[in-house]
Amino acid sequence: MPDHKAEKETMNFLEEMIDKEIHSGKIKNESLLTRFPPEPNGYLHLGHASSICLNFGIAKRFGGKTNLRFDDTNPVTEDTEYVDSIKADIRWLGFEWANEFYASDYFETLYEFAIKLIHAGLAYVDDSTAEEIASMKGTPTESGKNSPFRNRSVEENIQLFESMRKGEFKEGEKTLRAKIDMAAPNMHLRDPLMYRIKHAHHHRTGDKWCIYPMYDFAHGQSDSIENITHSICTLEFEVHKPLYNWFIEKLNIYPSRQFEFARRNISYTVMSKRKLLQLVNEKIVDGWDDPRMPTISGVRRRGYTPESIRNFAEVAGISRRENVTDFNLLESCLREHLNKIAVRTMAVINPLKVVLLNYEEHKTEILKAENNPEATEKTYRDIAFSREIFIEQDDFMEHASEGFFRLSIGGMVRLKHAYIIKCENVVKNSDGTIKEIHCTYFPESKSGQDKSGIKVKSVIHWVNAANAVTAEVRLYDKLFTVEAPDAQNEDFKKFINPASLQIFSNAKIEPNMLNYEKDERFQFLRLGYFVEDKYSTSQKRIYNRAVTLKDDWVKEQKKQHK
RNA sequence: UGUCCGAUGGUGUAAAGGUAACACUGCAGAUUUUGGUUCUGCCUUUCUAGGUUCGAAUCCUAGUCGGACAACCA
Repeated sequence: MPDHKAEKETMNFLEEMIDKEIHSGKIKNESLLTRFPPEPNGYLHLGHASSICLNFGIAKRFGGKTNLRFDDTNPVTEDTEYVDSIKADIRWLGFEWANEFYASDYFETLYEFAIKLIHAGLAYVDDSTAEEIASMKGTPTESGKNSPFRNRSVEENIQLFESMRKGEFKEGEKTLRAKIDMAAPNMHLRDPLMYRIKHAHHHRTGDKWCIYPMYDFAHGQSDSIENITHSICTLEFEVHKPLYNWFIEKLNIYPSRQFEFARRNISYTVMSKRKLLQLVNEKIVDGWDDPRMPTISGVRRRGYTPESIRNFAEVAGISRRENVTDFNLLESCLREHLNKIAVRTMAVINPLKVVLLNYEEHKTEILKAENNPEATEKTYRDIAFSREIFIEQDDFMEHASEGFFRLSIGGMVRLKHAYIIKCENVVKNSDGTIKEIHCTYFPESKSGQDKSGIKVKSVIHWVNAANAVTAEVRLYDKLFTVEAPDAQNEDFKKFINPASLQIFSNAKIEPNMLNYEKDERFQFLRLGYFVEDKYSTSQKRIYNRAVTLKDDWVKEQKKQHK
């Protein structure tokens, strides 16, 4: 299917720059190569989705390619579980990489690069402890001090570095550092660490290595090895750029170039792997794919579509300024897509039994219901109608308040696809709660052939009692109660919304819904868009609400309560 | 009191020295057998001060405010 959004007319600042480079002949379309470089230590989130859309989008737009490269240089935190989830998420978003690489593929080359720098007198083995190195580093406003080991001979450095590789030292005992300038105003140039000792098992290289390169000594060189033309990363790496370029220059290897953009933040959520991991580990949510999580697997389980997320990335755009994008924009993108594709069905979350006093007992008639009024080709389904039905508790008030258009004693509403009914009286339990309501229906008001002449203010959804299927429905709200949980001075977990999940286990749904595939998107009429949860079974159906419908009545009520 | 980066409606982004616009949000209305969709209208914008120019959101200078950088993380 053609992606209409691909033909957008404006370019973001990176696309504009690349467009110029192509027009000036600086680079060729087919050599344009970007990369998406996740570290396999967590699940991808919506910020990564933006980056994925950016990197793959640029390559696609200009006829280039994109590599997937796992930045797996820290064996302590990384795992294949994450590798698998990351690949699944990228594919689900609709992208396919040209090559799948790992920074660990380059460990041998990187080691040779290090030897080369030692020979050039540009790297040395340091015996200082982590604390000593930190204290000699100085501060942003004070220059650092040279390490006492800075002037070891090339031979000694080579021999020591080889011993490091052989595992002759304990963790933390020695490091390899670049010899640059301890007085550099940019802290990253003050003899940055290139290698550290870690006697740890790596998810790919196993126990082959006990020294691992640092990000700065792995990332740029990996880009260079792959001939990446544009290495796009987030703003916090900007200060690393001089170092990125320094290694490439001193090693005299392919000059990949780094460009930065501002990470995507979204209101009412957090977008840091560390914090998301905390929510998972402390069981505040049901794993990385909890439908309230801003992870790709979370929004997928919630019912988001890849199209809606790609569109969100497109509409939100990119820039170099700090931002907090309105959560509404995300939901708006979802609604826009789901409105087009979702199958309309009727489901009642909080059932209230209605008995139609003047409807013949044991009679069932079959009504026709449109599956999607937005579809160009209309399709219909059959639904049963009889004397006893369920309506939503919220659609009934004994005495209507101002602005309440739904059912109340003596009032009338239309049942969608069916008849107009009038509420005659309420039957209560001994404790005063409502047991059921008694109504009458108007036989001549049948949907599509209404001759009753009655005008009602409202149409409500319902489910036929006799063949209704009981299901569980899960409604979600924002995970946090404040716009920027990150930006508060207190622990972000203090702002968790205690009502972010509501479970309704006695919902009634149309039996028709059992005929659809598991990833079908539904619109429960007037309630929102839903998808089956991963735990849903044929014995127990579970539906997640992806997003509500826009609801002016809810808005009105909120205003009245203020 | 170092280096670097940034500043356009409530939010996110456009406008390549020539009428500040688009989307989301909000508000008002029309249509509607979903209080949905659709449609119409409205609210609201270039951080400050100088300078260059016929003309500045855009270029220059200074200031203000915000962010990043002192992990053997990426």
